[in-house]
Amino acid sequence: MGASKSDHFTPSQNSTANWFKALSHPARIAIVEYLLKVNSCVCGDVVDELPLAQPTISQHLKELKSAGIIKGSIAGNSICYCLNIETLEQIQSFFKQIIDSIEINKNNCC
Amino acid sequence: MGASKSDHFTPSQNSTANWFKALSHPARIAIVEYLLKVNSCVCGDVVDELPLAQPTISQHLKELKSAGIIKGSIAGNSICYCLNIETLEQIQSFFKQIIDSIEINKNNCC
DNA sequence: TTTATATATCGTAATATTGCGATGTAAAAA
DNA sequence: TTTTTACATCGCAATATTACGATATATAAA
Repeated sequence: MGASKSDHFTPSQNSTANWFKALSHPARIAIVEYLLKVNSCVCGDVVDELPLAQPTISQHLKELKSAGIIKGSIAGNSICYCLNIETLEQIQSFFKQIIDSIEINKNNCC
Repeated sequence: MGASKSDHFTPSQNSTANWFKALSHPARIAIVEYLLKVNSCVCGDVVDELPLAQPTISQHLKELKSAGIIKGSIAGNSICYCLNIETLEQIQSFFKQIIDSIEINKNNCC
């Protein structure tokens, strides 16, 4: 058969996995780090920063945006992208819950 | 052509992306959440918890393990799995750096 | 209006992931 | 030793992702 089967998991599990899917490609990590480095919204110059063609970058940006990792708004001729802190905080809180829960109950044997 | 091109990105970007690739499937999120719920090392009963066949689970566990998200140790006939807190803390710190950096410089326009 | 610039979308080839039956392996139980 | 139990690996089919040339779209500049 193959792939997906997302109906067998909870909506929460699916959407959590989607966050990570958006971050699972080095080009998209590079985009996130670039947005962080330039420390402001970026109008298109991501294409000059990465060794990928314009349609490919556009596709990666679209995936980051639809996962809520970045926001984009039209600025005249171009588009302004920046990190979406709300989502990043949600992801961080996912890890915080896990880590806190592990530390509270030190039952680990490995 | 398609896929990969990981040589065009830094080792750091690639290994960060690998963490998230390991977490990018709902079955693997379900495994992580199950390990958290049972709050101890688990000797194999993940198969009974998920709607997937044994070889599939075995594959998912392998991916989580090779990304360092979980640890596994041989316990006689079976294998003991538990979360790897070190890696989870590293991932959390990746987000902490991003969030702190955004909050320090509120140049965002979106 | 015409042309340039910026970005998105389409179509398609290459590649990677996913799922699982069948089978292998190795320790435990009988 | 034989059988059972627990898990891993192989091999393959189905599906998803990735990359990019070609092309569409839409605003800005000339």
